[in-house]
Amino acid sequence: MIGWSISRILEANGYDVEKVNLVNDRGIHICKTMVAWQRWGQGTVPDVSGTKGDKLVGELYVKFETENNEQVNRLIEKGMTGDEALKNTSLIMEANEMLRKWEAGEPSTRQLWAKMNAWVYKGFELTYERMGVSFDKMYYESDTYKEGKKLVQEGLEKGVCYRKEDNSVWVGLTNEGLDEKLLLRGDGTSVYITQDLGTAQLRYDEYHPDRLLYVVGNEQNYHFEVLKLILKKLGRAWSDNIIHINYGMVELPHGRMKSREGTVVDADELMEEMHRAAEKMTTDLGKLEGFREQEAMELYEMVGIGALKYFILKVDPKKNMLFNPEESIDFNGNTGPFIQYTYARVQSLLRKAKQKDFDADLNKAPRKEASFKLLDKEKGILRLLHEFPGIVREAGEHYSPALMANYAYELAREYNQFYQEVPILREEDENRVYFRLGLSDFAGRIIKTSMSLLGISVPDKM
RNA sequence: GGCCCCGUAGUUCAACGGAUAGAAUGGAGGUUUCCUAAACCUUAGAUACAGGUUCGAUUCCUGUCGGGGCUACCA
Repeated sequence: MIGWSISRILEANGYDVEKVNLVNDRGIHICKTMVAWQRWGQGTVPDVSGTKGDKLVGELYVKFETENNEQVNRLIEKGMTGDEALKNTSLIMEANEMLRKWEAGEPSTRQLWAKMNAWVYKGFELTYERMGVSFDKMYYESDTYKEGKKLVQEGLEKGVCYRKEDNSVWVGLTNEGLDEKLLLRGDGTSVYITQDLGTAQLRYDEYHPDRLLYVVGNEQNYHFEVLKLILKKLGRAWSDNIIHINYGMVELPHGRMKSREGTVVDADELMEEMHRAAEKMTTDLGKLEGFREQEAMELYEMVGIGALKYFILKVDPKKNMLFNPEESIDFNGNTGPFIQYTYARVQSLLRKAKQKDFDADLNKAPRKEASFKLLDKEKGILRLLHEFPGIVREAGEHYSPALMANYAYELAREYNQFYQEVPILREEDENRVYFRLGLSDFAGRIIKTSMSLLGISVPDKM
């Protein structure tokens, strides 16, 4: 959602943005789920068990980690040190074996891998679609890791990398104040950074972009620092154009989210909950008059997802954020629905104006010579409208949806105050009525545009 | 141990080195025969601590305390 919004904002600033999704579809973590499926999941497939494919595989991952932890503990009891135990459980060895087979292209391993990945992608697709997020291109690291290995080879030839006795390959970064970093395991298989090096090279080759943006959590700050350094050492000047847009950890009231432990808030469940909360709110407030069932469903979705996105985007993403699924997402105050509501109010006002025979096309409204003093509230709105282009620019410079979100909120709040205090259609002076209608229309458009830069839709009625 | 990020009302967040530190939520009180009360108005409530730089510090520097992350032949 953050990446999507940033892409919208950059487009609004005139950039060509290619949205790519880097899918890490290979590696030890994938092998762990495959081992888990073979051991405990035989026969379960997404369609039959009724769970989405990505969720099913996620559960297998958790299963692997819990079982593996038990094995680790047993080994420690038998007198092994923690480090040894981590490497010597039968599960880990099995996963490692699986990874070797995968890299060797062993057919049955590849087959299982392809099958399980297809489940995951199907699940992801549904989730992205509901979030309103799409990509121009997908990079699969199962394709790009080979490019990474080539880069490592190049590094060895250039003397940037070195091989240790156990055949593993490393790059030394101590001169830059960092440690040495493993690039290839002793058995020749690649690790996360290896495939990321390859992906970066492929991205560059394909687009030759001015900037390569990565929207990735801040726990990977070190990873990207290393990535840039290695590319630089390999003589890739464009390494300087890699920008890691990091965002903070999401913490739950009882601790951090961890996919290994299954303590994550599932995006699908969350969206569903938001939808239901929006439905309840709408019903409780008795706002359903004149809605067909289909329209009502669309409204719940728009408001629910809007609340969720706004909640995430309104804060500076660099900070860690606390997320309490029960309480965090409100529909009142500084929220998405508040802004959506303001927009709906404006639209309602414009509909009423039309009914009262004010010209719907405000550009064609009768223009008389008129001069009148503006009220403070009117000036306030004008001032904010005037700031809009600058905010878009600033949000682009800082890659900050939060600036956009806060602006939209401020404008909505200012408008609501105006709406509450100042008569519009009840005003007697027709010139003033037209001015206020025009001001409302303009404010509505800017609110809609601002929200669209966050990837949030606004309803005509709510 | 080393490196990085963070610490602002009870809570969740704002504030390119600049005016009286803004909101929201929660608390207290109020507004609807009238354009949508998912709104509006009033009210109490905060810069972790100690130094330094500056005409001026929530912001920059140093230290202390507190929270988080990274430092894996995990991703």
